[in-house]
Amino acid sequence: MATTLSSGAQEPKRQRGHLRVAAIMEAGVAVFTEKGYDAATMTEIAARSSTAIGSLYRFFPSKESLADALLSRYVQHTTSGFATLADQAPAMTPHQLADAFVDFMASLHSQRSLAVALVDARGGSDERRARFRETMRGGIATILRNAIPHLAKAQSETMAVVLLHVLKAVAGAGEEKPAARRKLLAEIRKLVRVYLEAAQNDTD
Amino acid sequence: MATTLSSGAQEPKRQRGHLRVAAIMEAGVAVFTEKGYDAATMTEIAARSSTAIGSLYRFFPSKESLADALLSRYVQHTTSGFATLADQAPAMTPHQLADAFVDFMASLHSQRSLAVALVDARGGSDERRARFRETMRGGIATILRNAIPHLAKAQSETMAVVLLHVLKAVAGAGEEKPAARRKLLAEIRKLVRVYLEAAQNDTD
Amino acid sequence: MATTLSSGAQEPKRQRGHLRVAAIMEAGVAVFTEKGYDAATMTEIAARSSTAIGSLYRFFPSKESLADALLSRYVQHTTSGFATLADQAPAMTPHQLADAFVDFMASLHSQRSLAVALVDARGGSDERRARFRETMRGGIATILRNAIPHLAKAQSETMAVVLLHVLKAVAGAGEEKPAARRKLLAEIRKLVRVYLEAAQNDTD
Amino acid sequence: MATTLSSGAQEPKRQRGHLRVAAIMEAGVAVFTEKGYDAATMTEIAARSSTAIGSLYRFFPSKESLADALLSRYVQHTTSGFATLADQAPAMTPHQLADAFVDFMASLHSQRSLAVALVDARGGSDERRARFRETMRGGIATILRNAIPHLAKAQSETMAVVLLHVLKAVAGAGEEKPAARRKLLAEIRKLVRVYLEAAQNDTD
DNA sequence: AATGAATGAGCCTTCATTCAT
DNA sequence: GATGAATGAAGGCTCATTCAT
Repeated sequence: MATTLSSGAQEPKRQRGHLRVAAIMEAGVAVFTEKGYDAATMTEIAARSSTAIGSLYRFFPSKESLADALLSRYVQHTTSGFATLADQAPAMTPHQLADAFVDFMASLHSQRSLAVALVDARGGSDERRARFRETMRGGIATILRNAIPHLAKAQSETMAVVLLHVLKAVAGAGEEKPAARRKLLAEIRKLVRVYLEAAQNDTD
Repeated sequence: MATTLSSGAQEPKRQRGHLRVAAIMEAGVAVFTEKGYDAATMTEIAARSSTAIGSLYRFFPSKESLADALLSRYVQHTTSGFATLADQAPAMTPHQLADAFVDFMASLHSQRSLAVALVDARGGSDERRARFRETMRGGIATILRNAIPHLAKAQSETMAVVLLHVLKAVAGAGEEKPAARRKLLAEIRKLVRVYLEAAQNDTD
Repeated sequence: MATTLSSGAQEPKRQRGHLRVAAIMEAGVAVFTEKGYDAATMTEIAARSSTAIGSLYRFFPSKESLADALLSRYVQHTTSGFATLADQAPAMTPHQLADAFVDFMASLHSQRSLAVALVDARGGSDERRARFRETMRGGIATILRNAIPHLAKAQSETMAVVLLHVLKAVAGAGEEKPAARRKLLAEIRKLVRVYLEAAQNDTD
Repeated sequence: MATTLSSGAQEPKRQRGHLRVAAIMEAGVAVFTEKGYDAATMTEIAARSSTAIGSLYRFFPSKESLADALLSRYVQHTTSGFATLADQAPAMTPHQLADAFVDFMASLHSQRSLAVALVDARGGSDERRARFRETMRGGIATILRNAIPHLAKAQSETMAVVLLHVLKAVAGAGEEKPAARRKLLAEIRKLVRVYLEAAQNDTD
């Protein structure tokens, strides 16, 4: 299993280093999520992970490389989740699939907010943003075709774009108070459900 | 109430002041949209509006105050649009309402990107963000209740949250190529439609 | 007469600004000369010219741009000095020319040390270094051909390279104690003299 | 003086230590020459010699100490070369001596660039620079007195300063293209020759 | 009132050097 | 003794904001 460190970073070679890297990444998640990419400062990330600024830069040679690593980790989580969903999709009704989608996004939890901070906001390179989106869309489109066999490829891709957007709302739900949150999730479930059912009916 | 005498002397100045402010706001829209709140610089906004930096600060005493002004203007646009929709809603079918929603969001066009830059991204004060969202949600909830008479207030508010999120996708569609854009808009229309129809059926 | 500010710098537009620029340049000369390009810090240059660091960067948007401006000024001094020498050269004996060369270099005084710090040392872009040398060599070669009519162009250029190097020693003499300095200058005069006389005899 | 017993156990380690030191010094020469003293980093020198940074600091407790060691080695090379020249000088004509000087400097070749990086550029302590120069000047002065018997001590020292400077041009010639390089070296030979001949005539 | 020069906190990043393993 | 992680001062540079002219 490759490390999450990417481009140019020094891989830690000792136990201590791995712990440090983990602490930095967690602090990075927190700060980027709270402040957004631009407003986050490396100094604060270092402080929150009790790391000297120089040590932070040993493992992540730039602010962007830290963001990259964080995003990569998120992409891996998501990709493998999508792969699982794709396997189960053929046996699912649209209703079940809708729930599965929402449950999965809800499980990503705080990480979604991070992705928003790093991808949707300015500051990240356009290329990375584009690649990230393509990955997400592709994963969803595949799931859709597995669940709704007669769905045309083009149509599945358009739907994926829409669905991906809708599912982002699940992350947003995290900011609401528990009661409102629950209601909101139920409503999103419903939205996805009627959408998927309509799609299935169209293809029949 | 001022006499024509004194107002005559002041008019040119006021006139110029208004032009200045307008120029600054336009430049602000452009720069915030292109770069995002954090990366935008007051110096560039001043330059693009051919305004001395000192003059810019005379009218808008801080970067945040400029962003506030821009956001307020956007809120007013939207609010009045929502008011119109609310008037027409009672006579609309869910299908028509869905189209009306999407058309309206599409008409906001570039302004949406600005709102994203100023609200969704970090950098703006939390307070402002909250107020902004409340306004948007309230407007949509009212429209929904006008169109679907038996809708409970609580339910209309939950739906508004969901719907607002979905409609944001319309702004995102602006980044796609024309062909994909058209398909995407059609798909969003469909999503909103089935959602609204389901809501109406629930209340019957 | 164009300002000495180059690439990207904001030209001062007020009296105050010009004074500031002059103060910065003087401080730049001092610090670069004392420490060399790399070891010189913009902070120190700012402090020595009683300038806020931000103001320094207003006029010289990078460390390199300041070095460029300083070097340009030196090149202009030198170029015009060479032009004068070139005019007088036809009427001079090699002996007189040798003295004129040394006197001229001695008059450049401290500025020579600056050029060494900015050109001969690492840190400056290679391109700038190359252009600078070409200018100096060309000037000397022209003077030589004016003073020694029958000198072939190629030969004058080779001699210019050698002569330029020798004349740099005049700058180095500045570091010696006055007594040693005087002897050294006399010796360099002699060296240049015998070299130029030999060159003239060769062409006869 | 150690017994062969104990020294036998240590030998392999010493051997390895020597190799290490040699590797570090070679890397140091390369990096200092390429980048100059300031821009060279201990980390790169460690990497190029396949040495852990901690080990590098075991042998050379500071960047300056490494530079010192390198410079000392160069001084030794030069000193012994000068000693040889001093032995041969009594039997040489000024013409031959000029060639011998130039040939010797040319033989130092790349090492000269290192010396420039470490001595002429700022960054080295003034003390070291002064000592280095004194050594070089003393060596040349001795050679001159051996070759030109009646030369006064003071005069020989002044000439040594001049000559040392001129001979540095030989190192600079290394940067020219081969053809230009050859011409340049020939020209420097001529310069040194006429200078030495003039000196001899003066003393007669 | 308009202009633009001045200010300085703070950002990202580098690197010589030390120290725990 | 070797290794490489840790440290933190310092550097170049930006930009929101203020103030003198």
